[in-house]
This record gives sequence, C-alpha cells and structure tokens, in this order.
Amino acid sequence: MAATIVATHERATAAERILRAAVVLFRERGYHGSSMRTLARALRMEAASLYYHFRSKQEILFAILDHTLDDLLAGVGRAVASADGPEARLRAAVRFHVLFHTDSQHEAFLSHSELRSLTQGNLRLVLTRRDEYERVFRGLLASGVRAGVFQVADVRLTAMAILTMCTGVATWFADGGRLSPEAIADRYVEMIMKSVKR
Amino acid sequence: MAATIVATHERATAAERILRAAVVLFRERGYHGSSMRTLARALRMEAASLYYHFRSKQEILFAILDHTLDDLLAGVGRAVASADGPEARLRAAVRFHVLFHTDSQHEAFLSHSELRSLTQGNLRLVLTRRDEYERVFRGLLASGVRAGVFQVADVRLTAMAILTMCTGVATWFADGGRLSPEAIADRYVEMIMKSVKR
DNA sequence: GTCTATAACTAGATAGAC
DNA sequence: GTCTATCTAGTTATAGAC
Repeated sequence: MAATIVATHERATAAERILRAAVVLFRERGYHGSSMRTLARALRMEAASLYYHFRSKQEILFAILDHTLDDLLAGVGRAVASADGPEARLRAAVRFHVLFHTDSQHEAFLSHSELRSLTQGNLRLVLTRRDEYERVFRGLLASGVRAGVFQVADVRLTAMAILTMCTGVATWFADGGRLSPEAIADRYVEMIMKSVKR
Repeated sequence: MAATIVATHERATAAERILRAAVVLFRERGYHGSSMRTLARALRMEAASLYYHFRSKQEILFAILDHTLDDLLAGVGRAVASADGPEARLRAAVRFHVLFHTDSQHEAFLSHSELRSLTQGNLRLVLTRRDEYERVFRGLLASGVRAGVFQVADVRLTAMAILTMCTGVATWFADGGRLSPEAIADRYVEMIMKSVKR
C-alpha cells in the first residue's frame, strides 16, 4: 500500500523521501503549521534543496494527496473485483477502506484534513477523484438494494455514513494498540453489514 | 446551542464577536493558515485591538474548543436525562450528537481538526473533557449490553465508530442541502440502532 | 544535487497615544 | 476600547557558487 509514494523501503528517490517526511510533518503540525525549513531539517538538508525536487510547498501537498487517491482508487477496484455479489463486494470494499486507513494512516488523514490548504485548481482535481471513489460505495449499496439483499433508507447518506465512520479510524488508530488493523476491519465490516442488510 | 459563545444574536460582547469570526476563519483556512490581521479585518478592526480581549491567538482557539466542550457535555447530559432505558437513551444521545454537528458545525469541526494546534497544556485540558464525553456513549452501550438489549463485540470500538460516524456530519453537512438536520439525525439513529440491537 | 546568502514579505505580539 | 507604529522573528522562494 502507498505504493506510489514508496516503491521499496531501500533506495527511495529523493522526491520520495521528501514526500514521506512531509506526510509525517504535515500530519503532526498541519500544512500551514509546517515550514520548508522544518521539513528540510527532518531530512538533514537545507530548505533551498527542496526546491530542486518540487516547485513549491503546495506541489508537495498536492503530490501527497494525488498519490493517496491513486492508491485508494486502485485498491478499491482490486477489492471489488476480487469478490462476487453485492454483499461480498461491500465487505471487501469496507475491509480495504479500513485497512487503508490504518496502513496509510497519515496520508489518509491528510487527504481529509488538508483539503482546505489546496489551491482552487488542485482542490478541484482531488475532489473529482474523491467523488469517483465515493461513487463506488454508492454503487455497491444501490446494487444490493436492487438485488433485495440490502435495505437502506438513503443510499447517498448511508454511503457517507460508512465512509466517514471508516475514515475516522485514521484519527484514532494507534500502531501496536489494543486492536490490530485486521480486528478493527473485521468488526467494522460486521457493524456495517448488520446495519445495511435487509 | 453554542450558548456559551453567543448568548443572543444581538448585543454580543466584543469577545463573543471575535470568537464567532474566528470560528468561521479557522474553519476555512485552519488555525495556522489564519492570521490575527485577517481575523481583525473580518471584524473591521486592527489586529492590535484583538489583544485587548485575548492574550494570544492560542487563547482564542482554546476558548472556542473549551466552549464547544461545555455545550457538548451539557447537551448530552440533558439528552440522556430526558430518556428512560438504554435504548431510548442511546437514541437521544446520538440524536443530540448529530444535531450538534449540524447546528454548531464549524465549532464541532474545529474541535477535531485543530486539536494539534493546541499547546500541550491546553490539549490536555481539552482531551480530558472529550474523554468524559466519550465515556457517556461507552456507558450507554455497556448498560444496553448488560440489560440484554444490545449486542456489540467491543464496546470501546463501537463507541468510537458511532462517534466518528456522527462527527463526520460536520465535514459534509451543507445548510439548506438535500437533507435537513432532523432527517439526517433520524436516519443516523436508525442505522446505529439497527447495528447495535440484539 | 546540495549549498550559502538573500530578497520580499508576513507572522504574533507590544508600546503608548487618544 | 481601539488606534498607529514598530519590534523581532519567521515565512516562501530564488540566485548563483560549488
């Protein structure tokens, strides 16, 4: 996961190392609360050197959110393709969504909390693809309703409820905490399926 | 609601007017993305004047979150007291929580997104009371389980799932949009009750 | 590809007049 | 209670040496 930011752990390019450090910094102090000097210091370089790899601080933020959306869209596509029928597909999609928010916790958190720090043009690009991601969940719910296996009062609202519930995992999940990512995903899947089943 | 920030719409004190403007500004651009000069401009005053009412920008943020927690704790207390039995009490608490996140949408949003902008001491104060709020929901779930009317695999996790799902409403709710706060609250209550009932 | 130096500007906060 | 003026320090970004 997060394959587009770091292909492998060794031999990351300079740009990849910058993005990784920026994710951690932006998560801790926010985009506007983080300076290029602080980011450079974390990488043991000078701020000016960052501008060889990225044209601006904004470009760094956009690259993070853009790569995160690549991973989300590719991942949910794989999850849905791996299952058959509305129920199994929704299970797989929810499972992927939760695990993404534990595995790529900080990237996922930024994808929500720093939307307001994007320039207008970059925001439009990101929101277009986020809508695409949300449409996958609405589609799964709608086809379950049509097939008579789900009963939901409002597909749109239920999709938002499911997504924000799982997205919230990125705000409180602690690595090595009481529950493993797998355990959280299992229980979230059960809660959601119980709520939408006919 | 939000009674501690604005008691009435007319005759708000200067401090109240500053807090109200800060809520809107911090919501739009974030705490670090907002400057005292920008805040002052929104209020048609000079930045220096703000320092007559608040000692620092940090004190403004803390006042917003502190007042929001006053309202949350008082509101959930009233909601729970107004109902009888675990099921009716959980319904009332969830209903209050959702309506708070539509009515005091921006304050509620800041209470989550700007925790990281608090100083260590202020963060501790806020988190202590937020835990108190979360404990109310864990308590309601636990007593429903004891009474045999709820069936949940993990009370702590379910409480977090419920709270983050409803809290998410503050991120996407649009005044005058497709669904009224009441309709959203009703449907969220149904989804949650269906998920936790035995 | 990374550095030093610096330009141009903005930040939070204070002093003291009115 | 609000103002003007200002201090100090920090900000993004660029120029040009190595």
